[in-house]
Amino acid sequence: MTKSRTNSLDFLSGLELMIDSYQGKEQIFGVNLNPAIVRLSCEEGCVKVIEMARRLGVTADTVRFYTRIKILKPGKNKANGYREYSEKDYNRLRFVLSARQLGFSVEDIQEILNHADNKKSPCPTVRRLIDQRLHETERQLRETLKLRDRMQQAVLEWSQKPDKAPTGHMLCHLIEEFTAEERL
Amino acid sequence: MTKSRTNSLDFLSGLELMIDSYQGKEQIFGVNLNPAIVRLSCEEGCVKVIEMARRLGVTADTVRFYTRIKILKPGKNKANGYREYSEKDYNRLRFVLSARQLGFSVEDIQEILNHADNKKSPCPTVRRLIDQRLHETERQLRETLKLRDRMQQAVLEWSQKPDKAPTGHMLCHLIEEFTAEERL
DNA sequence: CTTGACCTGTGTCTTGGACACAGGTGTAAG
DNA sequence: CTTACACCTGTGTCCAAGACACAGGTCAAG
Ligand SMILES: [Zn+2]
Ligand SMILES: [Zn+2]
Ligand SMILES: [Zn+2]
Ligand SMILES: [Zn+2]
Repeated sequence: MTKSRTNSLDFLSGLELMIDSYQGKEQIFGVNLNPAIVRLSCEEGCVKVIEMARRLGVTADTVRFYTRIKILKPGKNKANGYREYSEKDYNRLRFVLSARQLGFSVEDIQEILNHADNKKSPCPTVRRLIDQRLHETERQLRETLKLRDRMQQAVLEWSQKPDKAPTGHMLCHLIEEFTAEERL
Repeated sequence: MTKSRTNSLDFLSGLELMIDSYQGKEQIFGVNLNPAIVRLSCEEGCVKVIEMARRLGVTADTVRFYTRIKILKPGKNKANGYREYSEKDYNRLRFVLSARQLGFSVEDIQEILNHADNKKSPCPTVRRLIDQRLHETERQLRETLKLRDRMQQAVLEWSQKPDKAPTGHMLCHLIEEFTAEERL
């Protein structure tokens, strides 16, 4: 039984360590991945969208999104039109999620995958892109930090001030007086 | 001359100190804001979109955007259909920009303005909203910080690693090995 | 047979504007 | 006067990375 399981789903072996958000594996194997059942609907060891999503801890919409933009190219069961995700799709999606965690944009990832699909090393592209994205992230970080400080300062100052009704040229004295101070 | 200028445009007096991105004021006054010319096209001291934008250091598109979503409600010159921005619109837009600088969303600002327009003090709303936004900004800051650290760590580790061609189950060893390590 | 869970593709929504486009207006120079 | 050019109008679309909705098809269990 274990043998026939790994027969049709051997691409899953060794992945457990890498997927910490994936729980209840045995149950899922028991319910959805019993080899007999899998064989019934699909012989090549492929899975449907929701199972693919669950294995990588994302939503089905995310899997559909990457399918829609053609990063994933699952087969199609001619009988019912259902998508069939293979080991290759699984590896691709896992890669995509890893890259997203490192701040690559989806477009970056498409570029990287283009290289890999042409058997060329994507590494130089990866190094170039992460350098760009790192600079952007640092700028973003500085901006967010400044914004937070401004907000904290405002909350602090406002704690000493009363509420006021709006006047002809002052819509909210809290906001406008704070901004006026800042400009000094 | 100075007198007649302040006659039709007195709402601008005292604003110079607050607009640091506004340059070449005298020229603009000379060219576009000569009282005689202003009187010719519009008697109430109102200005057109591009001038409004320039005074507050934003683009005309920004002014049009806030007009579109009805935060600004300029009049309309019946002769040519041009928008006419008044002192009130100027104050509103200045307020909006100040609030944006403090991290309020446009929707927040609409809510704040609703209070002010009904002569009610927007201050309680302002205090409540900035508290929310501050929490969000802090979360954002933590996330961005974590992302930056991850990216820096990746760049550091990758500097010791060679480029490699993709294999059957490894699209880019840099990204996938880094992510695998992270999970330990 | 029905129910409910799942699947499909497609379209729309999110933010805060930026940009494009088609057509009207105002003014200065040739 | 004409022409060029800068400005104006409203409207529609675009951005990122999915999330959500909808109409309709599929499948297994009770
Ligand atoms: Zn199949
Ligand atoms: Zn690589
Ligand atoms: Zn007017
Ligand atoms: Zn207030």
